[in-house]
Amino acid sequence: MDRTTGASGFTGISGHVPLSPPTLADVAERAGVSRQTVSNAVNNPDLLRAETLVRVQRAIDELGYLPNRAARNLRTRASHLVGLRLSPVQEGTANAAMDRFVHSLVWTSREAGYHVLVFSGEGADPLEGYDDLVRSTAVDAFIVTDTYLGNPQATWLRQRRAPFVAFGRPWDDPEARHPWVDVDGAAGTELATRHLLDRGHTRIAWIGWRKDSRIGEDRRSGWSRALKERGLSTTGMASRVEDTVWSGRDASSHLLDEARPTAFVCASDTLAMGVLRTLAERGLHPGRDIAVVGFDDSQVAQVVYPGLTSVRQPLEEVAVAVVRALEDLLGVPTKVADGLLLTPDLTIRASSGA
Amino acid sequence: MDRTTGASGFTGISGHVPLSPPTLADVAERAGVSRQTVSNAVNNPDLLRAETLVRVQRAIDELGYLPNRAARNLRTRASHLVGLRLSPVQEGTANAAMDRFVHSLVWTSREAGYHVLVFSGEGADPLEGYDDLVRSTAVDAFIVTDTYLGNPQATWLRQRRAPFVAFGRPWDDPEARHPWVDVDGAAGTELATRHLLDRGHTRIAWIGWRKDSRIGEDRRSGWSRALKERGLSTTGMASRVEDTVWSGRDASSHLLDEARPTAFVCASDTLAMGVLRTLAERGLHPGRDIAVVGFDDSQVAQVVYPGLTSVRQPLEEVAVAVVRALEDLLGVPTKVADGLLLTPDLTIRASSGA
DNA sequence: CCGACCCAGTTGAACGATCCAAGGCGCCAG
DNA sequence: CTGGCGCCTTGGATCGTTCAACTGGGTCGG
Repeated sequence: MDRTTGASGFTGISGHVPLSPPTLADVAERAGVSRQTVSNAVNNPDLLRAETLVRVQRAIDELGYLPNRAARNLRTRASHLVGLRLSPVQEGTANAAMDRFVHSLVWTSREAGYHVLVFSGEGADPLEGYDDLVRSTAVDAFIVTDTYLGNPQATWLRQRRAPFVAFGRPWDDPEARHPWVDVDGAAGTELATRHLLDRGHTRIAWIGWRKDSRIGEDRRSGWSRALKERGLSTTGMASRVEDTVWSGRDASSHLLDEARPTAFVCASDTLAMGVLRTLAERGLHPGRDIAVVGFDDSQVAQVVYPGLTSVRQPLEEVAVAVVRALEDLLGVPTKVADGLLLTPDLTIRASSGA
Repeated sequence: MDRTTGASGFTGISGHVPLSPPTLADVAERAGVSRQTVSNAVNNPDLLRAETLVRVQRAIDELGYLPNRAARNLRTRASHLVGLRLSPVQEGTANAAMDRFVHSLVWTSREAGYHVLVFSGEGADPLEGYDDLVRSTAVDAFIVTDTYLGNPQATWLRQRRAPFVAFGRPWDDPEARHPWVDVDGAAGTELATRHLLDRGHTRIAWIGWRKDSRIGEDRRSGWSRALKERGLSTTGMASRVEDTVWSGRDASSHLLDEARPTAFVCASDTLAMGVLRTLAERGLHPGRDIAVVGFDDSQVAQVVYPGLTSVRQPLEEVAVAVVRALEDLLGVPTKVADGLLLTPDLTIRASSGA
């Protein structure tokens, strides 16, 4: 043990900083015990006599010791890292969910002892990026966010035996056995529609996504359920378009002319912004003349005039549930539920009536 | 070499997936060479005869071998990970720069062989989070984004000898020796102001941040420089407030009453949204009656009616420069410039005149 | 009195890649 | 024949941690 560095303290207290951080052996030497005992002090404190534990702990504090990740990872065959693929930035949309989710996830993961490694799959192949990480054992598991539309990620990851938790239901595969967490979009739009019904609206239109979007159809079902519940018809009141401001503008413009709704429920804030644009062009005032509700409670909804009522996903709760599923997957098999569906709420602003 | 796993192929081609990925030794055996040769094939290909290289390469491909990160990290004392602290999500603002920057950074880093580890410093102490990562040698370097207002991160990291690159100038410390990349905010607002001057405006107001914000004052200087260049006065034309929509609303309302500007340049899109609110409340039309320019080209600017002209930071270029500085810092000391200042451009939309 | 068992530690061997030194072997030039 | 060079092998050490096996003493039941 003739390491020439590290024994002189690693914290900022002493005058100089040594080249390399202290190791288990340094701590052991200082505490007068063996390496293994120090290791136990860190990982299985109850194996030590109280007195010894104190002595080791003091040595740890004095040296500012923290286990070297690489060494620990090598031995335990785990990195305590979870991979999260960032979906491409959509310019010109109001998408804000990802941002909030990432923050919540990072925060929650840290509590559980995990760090988040982000990577991107911008290129053509959505699987690009996963491969390297799996094969080089860089992450312990993945968080997968886009499970809709027959997304191949889930299948691919299962084949590779790569553990993962999904934010999003396995729409296409009821046999799926992986853990997932999702938000009940239908409940959200139902909430929104009821809110408008309670305010006296009876002609409430829907602007959503293309029919092959499972999420879009789910959200749409909440709107139609709420209307039918009150014996109101939905025919001619729905439009399904791309998720852009201009699509929302055109769709709302058509609906206003044809179906004469007094309120709009939209599958996204982006589409709702399109509705607001139509209203502005026609000199109509959102909230007073026509009510509008969006989905996701994005920054746009928060700052736009006069404030956009929007369905807000409980992303903090999602993150907590995802991390819990992760711990279950990687640690002891407590085996909680396979899937968990959370309920969103509604942030009410002036666009649905002041 | 009696590993019972790994020799049967790791890719999804064969029927079953072995429990552990192939190692150097597996590849060596299959290619009929020694471990050392495989290692050389991966790290110093030019040491091998072309023919041998091909053989080893084929074995690598067939087994789907990738070096185990933990083992490599342990030996080379590097993780090929860079840490990025996410700044807290600001609800109710239009902040979008971080999001775009993260994406660009992740993308660029990957090209350079680095992955991005995100962590959060939500708590009271902005240094929280850094400490663990430094001491457990989890990351090779940091990307620091908030270097303004006497932020302690830079100083702290330097003391710990933790390599880092800053996105943002070391405003308070001209002696700083760390590499940094920044965007010339003043050039941006000058561009915006000139754009308005060219459109015939002469009474152009400024809404910015508190005086102790170095970034805010920098952006302000671009506005005043452009005005003075044309012999126009700035007195009574500026307001300095918090970065919220409501502050922007109040400030613009006051300025409209007192100074009668025909255009506004703002330090952020959030403030610009406040101006749009004032205009809406007064029945004024942005772009036709009063021109407005924001800063950051956020999603809000892109989707709001009738479209918000905004200064756009070249975050992709920033990311490229940051990663280059990183490589310089961690690899061979090519030693490019210490600091680099990039110029933003202006995304013109209807709010500054259709 | 003997074997089983617990306690509180210690010791040696992995984990998988990298790095280094020494050496083998075939081949060509001097 | 010798020396040198190109290309590869061999053996070993190393990074810092954790795991499995073991030690030496004490206690307990039969």
